Amino acid sequence: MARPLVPLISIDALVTAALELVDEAGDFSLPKLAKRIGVSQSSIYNHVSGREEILELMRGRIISESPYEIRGGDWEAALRTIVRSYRDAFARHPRLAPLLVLQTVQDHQVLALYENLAVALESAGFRGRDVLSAISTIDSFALGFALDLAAPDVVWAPPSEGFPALASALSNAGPADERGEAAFEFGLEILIAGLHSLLRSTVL
Amino acid sequence: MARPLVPLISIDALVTAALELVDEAGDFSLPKLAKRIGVSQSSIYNHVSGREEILELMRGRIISESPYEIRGGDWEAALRTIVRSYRDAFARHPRLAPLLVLQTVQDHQVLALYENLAVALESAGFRGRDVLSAISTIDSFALGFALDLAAPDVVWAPPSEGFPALASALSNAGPADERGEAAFEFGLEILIAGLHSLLRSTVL
DNA sequence: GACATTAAGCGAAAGGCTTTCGTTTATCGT
DNA sequence: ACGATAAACGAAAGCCTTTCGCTTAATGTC
Repeated sequence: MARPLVPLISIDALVTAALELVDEAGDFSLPKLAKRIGVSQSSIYNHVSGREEILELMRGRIISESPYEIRGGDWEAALRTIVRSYRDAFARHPRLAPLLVLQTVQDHQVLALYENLAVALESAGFRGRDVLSAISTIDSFALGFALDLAAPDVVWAPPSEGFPALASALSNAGPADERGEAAFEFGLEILIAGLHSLLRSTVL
Repeated sequence: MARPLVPLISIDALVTAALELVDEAGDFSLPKLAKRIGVSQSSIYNHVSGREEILELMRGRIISESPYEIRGGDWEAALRTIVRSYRDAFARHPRLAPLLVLQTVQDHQVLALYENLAVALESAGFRGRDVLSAISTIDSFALGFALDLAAPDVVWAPPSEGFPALASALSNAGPADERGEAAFEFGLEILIAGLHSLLRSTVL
């Protein structure tokens, strides 16, 4: 086929289809992506540089789909808002998270998110390299919880004997999504409380 | 070739070679693994079920290489010990972490680690579903920092303009490994302080 | 001791994947 | 008018994982 009158492929449609594949199957490949939008594999390379760029585009897409607004409020509220927004983005597409950990962040929206984090932490009173340490810590939390969303319902499946404390903890858990939600809120509280505590001990 | 007098392949050597490949190249494949131990690809399937099992074996190996001991001490010390040990395991093989996030944990050693975590948290005073929430939080934290070790030296590369707070934070950072170490210790303090704080507020 | 079964190597090949290349033809700019 | 660019295609190269059938040494059974 020659060049069509209107392009058959748009980057938007490409990303949408790729995201659908990831949501359904936990992964995507160019042959499957091409089949879904009714196009040949090789045509895709006329629009993006390759698989990696598609992944990065998906990162940008889901972050954009989860907008947040920081108005006024104190640093604590800002921090909660940012972390929740980040987590919500991955909650909508849980299986995307594992595919993104191998790649460097380049997306502008995500950088802006970290900028907002840095501002909030400075206004909280953190200085010097503590700002970056705090960002790294928050990042680890957020990424870890995003990955948790992609985990199977039963994350740890201990044999029936030999792990009593773990088994007991698991027996107290409700359904998987509820457990994940409770754990995230719990973790966020710990994070905030820990930051407060560190601020107190360094300021004094 | 027929069956040799002594097996050419041992699982130990297999895992060692695979780990070397991951350390060197950030990934491994069966052809490369076979070449390294001087054997054909297909022979490997006489010893393991496939790629996934090799990954799981590597997980077990690095955890075993980073033994820890919990004697006496309070829950706080136990928690520090466990998390440090986990992180040290991945610090020795940073590039393995991203390869493991897609897989469920089955390794016995790792399950034992979580069991110890559950015991420590119960002795701290956490009850019911809070135990699992705390485990998830600690898990997110540890996994996030393990992944951080595999990240490129410059994790965030903001353009020279538009992200002043982030740029300033980055300018205060020393060399990459030092930054990672500082951030981990910082995060561990936050985690511990946050847990203390939550204990206080629920017990009162 | 003879003999069937298992273990552990091999090569070949199937079927996936990403990416590159050459070809075709419509559109756009000069 | 016409050359350059854009956007499709098919074919193929070169990875990858896994399966299959073939060979032969070791092991266990009658």
